[in-house]
Amino acid sequence: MQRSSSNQHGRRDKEAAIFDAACKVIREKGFHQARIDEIARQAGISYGLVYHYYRSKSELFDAISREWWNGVFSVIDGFGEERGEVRKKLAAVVHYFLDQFETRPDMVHIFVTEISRSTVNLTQERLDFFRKLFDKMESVMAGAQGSGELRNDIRPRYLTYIFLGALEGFVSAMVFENKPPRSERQKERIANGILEVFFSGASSQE
Amino acid sequence: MQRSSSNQHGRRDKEAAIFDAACKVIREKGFHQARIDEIARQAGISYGLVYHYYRSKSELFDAISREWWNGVFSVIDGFGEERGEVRKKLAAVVHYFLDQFETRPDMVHIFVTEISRSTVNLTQERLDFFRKLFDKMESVMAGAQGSGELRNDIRPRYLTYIFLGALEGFVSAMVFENKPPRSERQKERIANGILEVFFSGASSQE
Amino acid sequence: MQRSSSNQHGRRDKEAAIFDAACKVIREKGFHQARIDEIARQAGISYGLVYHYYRSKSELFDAISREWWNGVFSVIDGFGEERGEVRKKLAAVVHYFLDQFETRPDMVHIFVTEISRSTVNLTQERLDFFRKLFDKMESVMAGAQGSGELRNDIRPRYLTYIFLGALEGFVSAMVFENKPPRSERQKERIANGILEVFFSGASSQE
Amino acid sequence: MQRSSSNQHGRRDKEAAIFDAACKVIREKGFHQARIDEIARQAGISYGLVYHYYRSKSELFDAISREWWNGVFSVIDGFGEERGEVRKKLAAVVHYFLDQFETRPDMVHIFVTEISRSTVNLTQERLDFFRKLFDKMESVMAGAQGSGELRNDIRPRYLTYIFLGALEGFVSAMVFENKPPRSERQKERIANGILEVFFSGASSQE
DNA sequence: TATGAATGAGCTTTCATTCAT
DNA sequence: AATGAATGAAAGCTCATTCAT
Repeated sequence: MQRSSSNQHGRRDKEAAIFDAACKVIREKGFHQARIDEIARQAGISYGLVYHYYRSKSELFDAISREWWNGVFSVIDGFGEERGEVRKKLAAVVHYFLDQFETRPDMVHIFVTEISRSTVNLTQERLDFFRKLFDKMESVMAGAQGSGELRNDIRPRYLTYIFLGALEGFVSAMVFENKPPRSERQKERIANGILEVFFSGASSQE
Repeated sequence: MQRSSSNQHGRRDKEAAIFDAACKVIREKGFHQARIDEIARQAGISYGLVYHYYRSKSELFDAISREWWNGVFSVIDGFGEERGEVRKKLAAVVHYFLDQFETRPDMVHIFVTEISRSTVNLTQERLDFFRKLFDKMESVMAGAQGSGELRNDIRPRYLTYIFLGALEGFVSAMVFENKPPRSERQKERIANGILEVFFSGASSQE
Repeated sequence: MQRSSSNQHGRRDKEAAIFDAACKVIREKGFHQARIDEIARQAGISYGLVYHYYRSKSELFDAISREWWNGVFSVIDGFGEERGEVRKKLAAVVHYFLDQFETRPDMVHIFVTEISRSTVNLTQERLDFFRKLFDKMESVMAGAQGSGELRNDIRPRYLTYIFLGALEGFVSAMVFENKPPRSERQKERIANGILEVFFSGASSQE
Repeated sequence: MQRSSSNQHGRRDKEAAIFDAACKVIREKGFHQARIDEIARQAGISYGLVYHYYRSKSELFDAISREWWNGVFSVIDGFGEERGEVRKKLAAVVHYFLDQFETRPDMVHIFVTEISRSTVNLTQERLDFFRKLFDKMESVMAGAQGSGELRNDIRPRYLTYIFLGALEGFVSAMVFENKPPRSERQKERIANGILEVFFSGASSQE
């Protein structure tokens, strides 16, 4: 009896277990130090089974990377063609990152340490994700310049670098100092800091 | 008089050759994919000699890392205890990074891809460098708040994250897109972009 | 019934093959000159598989060493607490060594050249084996002194050194001169020589 | 002036320094773990100079080995053709070994751990030394059998193995337990133990 | 699907020896 | 005689990947 269970726990169950285990191990050890056998052990499955679900270690990493970027893009794509309200849009991006600390802390960590930088893992696909992000954000910035929300004397590409860099700097610091945001209030304070400086500047305003 | 140093073949010659070769290879391949024998070949010396000058591959990386940070700290420490002029100080930091693109492009690349992030290479010494940078910058920010140059409603630590993040975002983008600043004018424009947004904000100011 | 063990290819098959191959190669080349790849080739398996069964070359040696000592101790421990008959006991020890020449010539060789001496391979575990042997034999000697079988004017520890030394001297000579005992009669003659001298002395007795 | 000093400190001084340093280092680390550069440092001379005095590490070991054996043989050869007094002769051999603990403890150690056994260092020359020792001792034993001092029912070769084995067993134990003989009385007791058992046996004599 | 034994290329590091000075 | 920089072969170990079952 209980044949059903073998149906319920289909391909996806194991695959997800491997995925999660990989996130955990890669977060702890880094991609290069992450061992397939540790991922398998962590996932509670056998060594070789990893290769039934993922062609290689590299592809497993790609899957994680793709998952992360999908999340990011779903936020940005949600803006659609709508004009205006750039602060609201950027706030959404900031909050997306901050929220990930709670829902998927491993992935934030991996993003900072393994995806965001590091020649090591640099394939064309991975570079393309960045380019896409930058392009999308540049559109947002350019649109906001067109609508008069943002100043025109700085290239939209530059604004993109500055905004994303500031955000990433913040996130990285939280990762490296192991201080994820611990409350909604703190997230609000952080988001406000980033957005205030980006929009109004850090100079004291008399 | 003064025999040319290239004739004297002092200890430093070979050591420097190894150092430079390591920068080149690590930049191209990343630390993990960088092979000692490629570094040796690049330096024009034998395999074993690398180990005559550096105890291990890891220590060779440490030497590069240390060299980089010394440059950064010499800029910041140059500020001394002097009060005021925070914009001038931050401009100096920005220009230091931009100037490195010309003088030591390999090291900028390595900083972005291998030093700045990546758990892989994370030792205590390397973490300490970051902490030191952040602490020093936080002092600068706090000082500027005290003197009324910067707004008080955002923590100096946050300002640090945002400023350094924005700068690093810029530098990283230039590295990944392989677009180093090509002229003084361009550097000026970039520096101005970062500083303008940081101090005055990106909002259009009517 | 009972499928032949050679068909089942259990874990033990390969492990034993490696063990035997290691004995052969270490005997021929010595521990330091023994190469893992030669052991693997000799065992008919791949290089990496050695490390599947043994954590390191050193641990492989430990396994051999342990196997040897277990044999020795099983003989001595077989004496139990029984009193008397010291000559029978020492004869058992002598015969154990002589018998090993037939059943496991490689191990005798290794014992003489690699285990018995040589600081090189000296770990705590290995020293402990010696200490244990000496302590056990000292008990036997002391017991025989108590029961009046052995003279009391020489310390039991000294008797131990002399007896084991004489035995080992014999075994070593046979190893180095490559003259293992070739018949039961010869073994008897050798054992008798050792025991006779140890118990009655080499002086001519008129 | 003082040219003379360069003559006084001739070839022999440095060579002896290297020799002694090698003894010390090989004793501590074993032949394989002994590093040329450590020997040089210990001798207070430069790395490459070792190779002016000794063709190779192996030859340096040979020199030590030769030195040791010369001492041993000078004792045995001192017996000349004289007949009789076998106990006095064997006593001389025993005392030679015991005395070396004081005069050249390093060499005793090396003899036990590196010369006496260990396939590692086994060259034809080294094997020949052993053969020579055994042959000489066999002559002594045979002579003593001829003169009626020793029993005839045990082959002289066997007596040799037993006697030298017992002696070496003793010496080895002192080396491994790091308990060299500390007084003349103790040496006497040890020598007496070996000789008494060898000549009269360990049986209690009623 | 699932297992884990089996493979072997590839890497860092060591160190005896050589050699220019 | 003396130095120590320079050489490079060699070896142990790792680990992603494959494969027989």
